[in-house]
Amino acid sequence: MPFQPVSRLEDLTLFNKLTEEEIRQILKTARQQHIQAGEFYFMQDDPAEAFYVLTKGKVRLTQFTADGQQILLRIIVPVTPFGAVALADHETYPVSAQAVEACTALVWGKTVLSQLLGRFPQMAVNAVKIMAEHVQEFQQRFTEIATQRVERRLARMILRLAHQTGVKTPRGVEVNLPLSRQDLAEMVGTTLYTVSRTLSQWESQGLIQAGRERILILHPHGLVKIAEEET
Amino acid sequence: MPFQPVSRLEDLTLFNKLTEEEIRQILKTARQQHIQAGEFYFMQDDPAEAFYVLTKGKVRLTQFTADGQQILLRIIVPVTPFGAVALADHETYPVSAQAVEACTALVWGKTVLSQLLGRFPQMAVNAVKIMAEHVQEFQQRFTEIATQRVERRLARMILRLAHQTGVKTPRGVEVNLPLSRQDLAEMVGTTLYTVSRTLSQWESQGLIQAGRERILILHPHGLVKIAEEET
DNA sequence: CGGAGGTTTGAGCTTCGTCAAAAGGTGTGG
DNA sequence: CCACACCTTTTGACGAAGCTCAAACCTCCG
Repeated sequence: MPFQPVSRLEDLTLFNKLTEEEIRQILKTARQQHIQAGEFYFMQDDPAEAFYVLTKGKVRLTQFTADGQQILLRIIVPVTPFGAVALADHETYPVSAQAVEACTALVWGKTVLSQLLGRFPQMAVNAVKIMAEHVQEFQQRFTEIATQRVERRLARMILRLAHQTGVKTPRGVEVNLPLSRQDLAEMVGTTLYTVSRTLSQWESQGLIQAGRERILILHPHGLVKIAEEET
Repeated sequence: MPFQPVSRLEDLTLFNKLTEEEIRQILKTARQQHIQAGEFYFMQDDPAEAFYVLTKGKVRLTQFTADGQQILLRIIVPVTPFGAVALADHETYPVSAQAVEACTALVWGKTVLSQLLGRFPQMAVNAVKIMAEHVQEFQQRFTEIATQRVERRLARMILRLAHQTGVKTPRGVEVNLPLSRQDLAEMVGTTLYTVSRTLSQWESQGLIQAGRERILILHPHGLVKIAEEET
């Protein structure tokens, strides 16, 4: 699955086929940037000046439409790169990156990046791979949203989030993110009302237990069935 | 706008900042591949073995869902690269590429590609840029489909197609593609019935003239208004 | 305790998908 | 050149999914 966060910096796709020593050199050129909950690493349509790797906290990537609607494209958790678009020249960020809690990220500015790419061409190849995964993910999500019902899309999203940030508890897997119904709605392209109704229904079926900004998956297999069942 | 086809090979993003001489060398390493209408350059989930640049004909990029539904992601016209995912290692094609008419494409196989990337690191940087544009396009289309009505999505798509392949005629701009209602439906994520109804409505308003696998835009401004109007 | 923000639920309605049937075009073989 | 088959398109009727709006409820926190 694309965008699986990794636990060690060295495992990032970006560092594929580089030696420990090379990676150390690259990491040395980064600076650290801390921001508070609610602040932005960058805003949509800003010129893409830097590439980030989140090492602590949680970041929301959102996109606004011309008519003011918003959708939540992704939640970034450590250790995951974001703002990879800065690896290409003269682009602007297609999304905004907002911290949902206090965050720390490694940052490489544009000029440093182009030096690094010159010195370690393998990094550019790795970047292509990262971007290729992004393309695949969004093509697939596009196809999903174009062809599938809300219930299934929601089930898939919750499973995806559980996979990404799920924490095992005695009673089931808890999605470890402060996600409101509104957030979930923006992720699957629906309204908070439909999300609420769907979760209530699942709760009455014993599949999950939903609370305020909290979801506990009691019966993952049931969700998988909804996510994949024919019809 | 991303994915604008270019008229000369040298203008491809892939060849940015390379000299004429370098480009000539790169082109020399390509082979040509002709295929007939209906045949495939590659199928979804095949290992990504080659990168293509279409020089003649038209190619459909489609994606199938697990439950057999299909969506049409893009129509490729000359001169446009496709299968860029092969520039990254060990990927599979996320889409199928089928010729809608007799086609010619330049082809670079995987091994040749990795040699080229080693010799011309700038190519990898350019590839990142291409992929970044793809990501942006699909993020945006994802947002569109998640937040907007069919009518607006259809208007946008037709304008996009007109921009890409439109031909001026005395009476208006003709979309120069053999696109059935079904094809259009698959591109915007709806059904052929809804497309037909919408086009009929536009025709009665004098915005377009629709025929069998043919659309003539009489009043582009009207479509733009539908594509962008608030509400 | 009170307020703010998150959540649930209901009622009504719009949009769009589904199914069916008929009409219009296009190409082929006699 | 006509007849026929086949495909695309149109249109209607119906129903379901999901959106909108409103109101009440819950939960957290100062």
